[in-house]
Amino acid sequence: MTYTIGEFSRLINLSIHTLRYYELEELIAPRRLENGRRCYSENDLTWIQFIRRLKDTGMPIKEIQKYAKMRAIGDPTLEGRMELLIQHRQVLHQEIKQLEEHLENLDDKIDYYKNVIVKRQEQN
Amino acid sequence: MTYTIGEFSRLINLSIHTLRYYELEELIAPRRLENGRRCYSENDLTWIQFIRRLKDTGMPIKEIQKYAKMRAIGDPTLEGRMELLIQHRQVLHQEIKQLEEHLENLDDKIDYYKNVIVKRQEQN
DNA sequence: ACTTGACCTCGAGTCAACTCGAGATTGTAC
DNA sequence: GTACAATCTCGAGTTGACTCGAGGTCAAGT
Repeated sequence: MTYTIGEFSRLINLSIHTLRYYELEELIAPRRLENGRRCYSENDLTWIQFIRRLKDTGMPIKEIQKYAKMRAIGDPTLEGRMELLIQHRQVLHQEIKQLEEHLENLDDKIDYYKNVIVKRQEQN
Repeated sequence: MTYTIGEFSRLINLSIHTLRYYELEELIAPRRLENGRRCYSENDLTWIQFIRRLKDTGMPIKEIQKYAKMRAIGDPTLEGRMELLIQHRQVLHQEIKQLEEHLENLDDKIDYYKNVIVKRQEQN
């Protein structure tokens, strides 16, 4: 199964413009038909879904690009790619911890507001 | 205790430029001395620390600005501010959940790499 | 009196990540 | 055979959040 850019765009919910931009940034390299049009494969599909994951976890495009370049080379870069993921995992883990802390803090603040509001209502 | 912009900048580890930018964006409004210089108070200190928390949890400046404006009005906006925080709490909570899912997925991928690498070494 | 350092304003520059639009081409549908 | 929809490239514009620099003020130290 292959897809035109329009189909692919709808499928993964990224704009056509964004897809072309990702290609320019060397994140993805779809095959081309004889007439020059992009032709995305199932492989491209799983790959872009992974790119999304990386993006959603805050990895900048330049970093994803590094990964993509290694991936394009293939087997000999397995270790390198794993390394990169392990590092990213570390960062992500820290980030989650930080966010959990912030969430708690936010909860405290909300509780404080609740108290003030309740007390104010008791006054009337 | 009050601080000049330089002192304050060092204290909270934000550049002087950034502090002035935050002021321009109406996040913070330090007192001014007769000569026009900024004069930050303890109150400003706790406030900017809270701003940081909001920023670190991904709240955009425009949103923080709303909060700041309500805060400046004072008491009658308590409910509004609480609302805003509750909403943000919700978003943050979802985000953390998403990130945890991504983390798991990343772990799987790393495991997969490990396996491939081990198998490859067994071959030799 | 004069240099120095911290401060001021205001306008412009930067960076990442898109986002848009003009102008050309191409494949299908009437 | 022509309209139209989808595609192409390339260059420019946008947004958010800073970041920088020029040119000026002002108080303290020598």
